[in-house]
Amino acid sequence: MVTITDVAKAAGVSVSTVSHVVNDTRFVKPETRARVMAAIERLDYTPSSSAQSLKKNVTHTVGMIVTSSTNPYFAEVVSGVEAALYAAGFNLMLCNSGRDIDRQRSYIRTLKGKRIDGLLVLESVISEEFLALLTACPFPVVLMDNEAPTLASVVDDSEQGGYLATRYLIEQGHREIGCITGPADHYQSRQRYRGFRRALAEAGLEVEPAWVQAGNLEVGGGEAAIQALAAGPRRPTALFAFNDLLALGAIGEATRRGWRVPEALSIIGYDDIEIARLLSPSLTTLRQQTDRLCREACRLLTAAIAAKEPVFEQVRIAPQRVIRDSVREPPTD
Amino acid sequence: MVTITDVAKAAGVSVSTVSHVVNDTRFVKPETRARVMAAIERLDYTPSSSAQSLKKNVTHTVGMIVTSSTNPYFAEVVSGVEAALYAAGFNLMLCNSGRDIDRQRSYIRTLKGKRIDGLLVLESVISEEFLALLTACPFPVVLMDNEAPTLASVVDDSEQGGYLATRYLIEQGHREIGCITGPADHYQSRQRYRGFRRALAEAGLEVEPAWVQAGNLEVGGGEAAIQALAAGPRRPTALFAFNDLLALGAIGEATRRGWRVPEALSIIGYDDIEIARLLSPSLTTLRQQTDRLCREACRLLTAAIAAKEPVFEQVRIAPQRVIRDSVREPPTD
DNA sequence: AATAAAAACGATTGCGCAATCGTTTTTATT
DNA sequence: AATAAAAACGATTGCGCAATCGTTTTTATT
Repeated sequence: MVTITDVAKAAGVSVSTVSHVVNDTRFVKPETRARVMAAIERLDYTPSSSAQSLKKNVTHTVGMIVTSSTNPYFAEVVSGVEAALYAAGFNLMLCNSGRDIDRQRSYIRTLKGKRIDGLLVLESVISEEFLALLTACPFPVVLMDNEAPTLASVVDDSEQGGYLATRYLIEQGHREIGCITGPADHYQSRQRYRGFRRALAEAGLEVEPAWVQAGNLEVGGGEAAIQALAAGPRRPTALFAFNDLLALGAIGEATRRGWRVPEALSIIGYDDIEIARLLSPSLTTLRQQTDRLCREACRLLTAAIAAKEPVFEQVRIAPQRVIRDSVREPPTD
Repeated sequence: MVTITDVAKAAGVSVSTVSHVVNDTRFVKPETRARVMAAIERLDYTPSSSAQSLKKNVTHTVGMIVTSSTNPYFAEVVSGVEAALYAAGFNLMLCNSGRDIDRQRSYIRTLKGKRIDGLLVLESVISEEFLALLTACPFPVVLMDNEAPTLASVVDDSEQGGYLATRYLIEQGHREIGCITGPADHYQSRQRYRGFRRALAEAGLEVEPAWVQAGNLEVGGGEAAIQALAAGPRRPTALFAFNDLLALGAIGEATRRGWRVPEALSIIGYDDIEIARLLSPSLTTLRQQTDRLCREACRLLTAAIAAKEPVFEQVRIAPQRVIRDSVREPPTD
C-alpha cells in the first residue's frame, strides 16, 4: 500500500507537509500543495484509518448488534441507522447475534478491540449477562426497541400503542376482545399488554384469560392462536395481534376456517410492515415511526460520542394508527 | 484505554511477554503466563485492532456494498453473509449505496482507508464508473447477484431459472404466455428474459410483445402490468413475473378485476420470499438458494484473502422450482 | 545592506502492538 | 565446581500517521 512517506518522496516534501495538506491543518504554499495533491492522485494514496485511529483515538465506526437483520422490521431499522450514520460521518459494523449469548459476548469483545466509537443494540430480549456486558462498555451504548435502567434507549411507546390499538377496537363497538401476545420475555410485548389492559380497564371490560394467546411474533404463532381460540367455547369478536406477522397468520388461519375477517372477526396488528397494506383484507395496524426511531438513536449516540460522555437519556416515540380494512364493528347476531 | 504496557507493568514483565502470552507465539513459563493472564483479566485488557492491523496489515474486516438492505431478498443475503463471515472470523462493514454513484465512490474510498481485507457487492445495476472503481480496488472483490467480465461473481443462474419457470407453464399446457420483466438495466432480469425466450422457442411458441410488460420489480409494477394486459385485446393464460413482489401485485390486481388466479390466469414468480407461501393462492415460484449464494461468495472471498490474490472465478447457482397453487392448466373455453 | 518578522516547511516523537534480536537465568553434564 | 546447552524473558524496532517543536527561507522595515 502507498504510505504517506511514498507521497512525500514523490512530491519532494516532508511527511509533515503531506499530512498537513491531507488534513488541512496548517498553511501550505499553493504550489507545494498542488505538487502534493498531484502525487496523491498519481499514487492513489488513501490514508490508513488504522494509523489514524491509533493516533487520534477515534474510529468513526459504530457497531450495531441485532438479533437478526432478516426480520423485516429489523432490516428497516438497520437500513435507517446506516443512513443516519452515513450522514453523520460514521461507518456501521453489523453484528447479528442470533439471540446467542456466546455471539453477543464475542461481538462485544471484538468491537471493544476495534475501538468503535459507539454501539447500538437492537434486541427484543436482553439477558442479565448481556446487560452487564453492555453496561461495562467503554463507549456510549444506545438500546433500540428495548429499555434498561442503566442504559440510554430509544423505543416505540408500545404501552401507548397497545392502548391505542385496543381502544380503537373498543371504539368500533367491540366488547369481547382477545389478543395474541409475544413471548413473555419480549420487552415491547409486555408493554403492549400493559396498554391492552389499561384500555380494557378504562372501558370497564375484563380481560378474558382464554382469549389471551401467547404467540411467537411470527406467522405460525398467529395460526396457532386462531386454532386455540376456535377450539374454545366462546370466541372474541376482535383480536389485537402484537405484531403484523401474527396478524397475518391469524387472518390466514381464520379465513381457512371460514371465520371471516373482518365480518366475523376484527384483527388489528402492530408494526405496519410493508405487506400490511397488501393483504386481503388490508391490515389495520399501529405504525412504528421507524425513521424517527433510527434518527433519534443515532442522534443520541453521536452526541455522546462528540461529548465524550456516556448517555442515559430514554426516548419514547409515539406510534400511529393506520386504519385499513381488517377491523369493523362486531357482528350483530 | 488499557494498553499492553499497562498489563506488562501490572504483571511485572515486559511487553514482549504480554504479547507472546496474548498471541501464544512463544513459550512462557506457566507461572508467568498466569500472572499475565490475571493482569489482563483484572485490567480488562483488549488489544487494539488498529495497532494490530498497522503491524500485521490485515483487518479481519470485509466490506459489503448493497443497494438497500431493506429489500427482503437483500436483507436475507446480508444476514447470510454476516453469518458466513462470522464463522470465518471476519467482521462486516455494511454500506448501503442507494444506487447512488456518489455514495458508492465515497464508500469505496472509506473502505480503502479502513484497509478492509475484501469486498462483497450486491447491486442489481453496476454502472461503468462503479465497475471501474471496483476493478481498481487493492483487495479482492466478489459480486453477488451480478456479473462483470473483470470481477469474480456468485449469481443465481437466472437464465436457467427463467427457462425453468417458463417451461413449467408450458408443461401445464399453456401456450399463451406473457411476462412481467424488471428494468432493462437489471442484470438478472435480462437473464430471466433470455431463459423465457429459450423456453418458448424450444416449444415452438412466439413471444407476443404485448404480453411482455416492463415492471419495476415491486408490487406496483405487478399491478400496472395487469392493468395494461387487461386493457389489451387478447390476454395470456399464464404470466411469468420476474420476482415475487411483481407476482404479488399482479395477483392482487387480477383478483380485484375478477380475473381469478389460478383459474383464469396462472402466475409464477421468482425468489421465493418468505410471504410467497402465505398468499392466497400461495405462490408457485423459483427459489434462489440464498444460503448457498452467501456461503459461496464468502468462500471465494476468504480464499482469495488467505491466498493474498485477487479472484476471478464466476459461480452460478441453480434455482429450484417451488410448486404451490398459483399455476394450473389453462382454462378450457 | 542589516535586522526583524512572517511565512513555509522539516525532523521527530509517540500512538499500541508484533516480532526480531539479544541477554539473562536455569538446568544438565562432566 | 566449571562448562555447555537449554529455557525464559527483555529491549528495541517499525508499521503509518498527526502533531509538536524546531529550522530555514522569504518578505517587510529601516
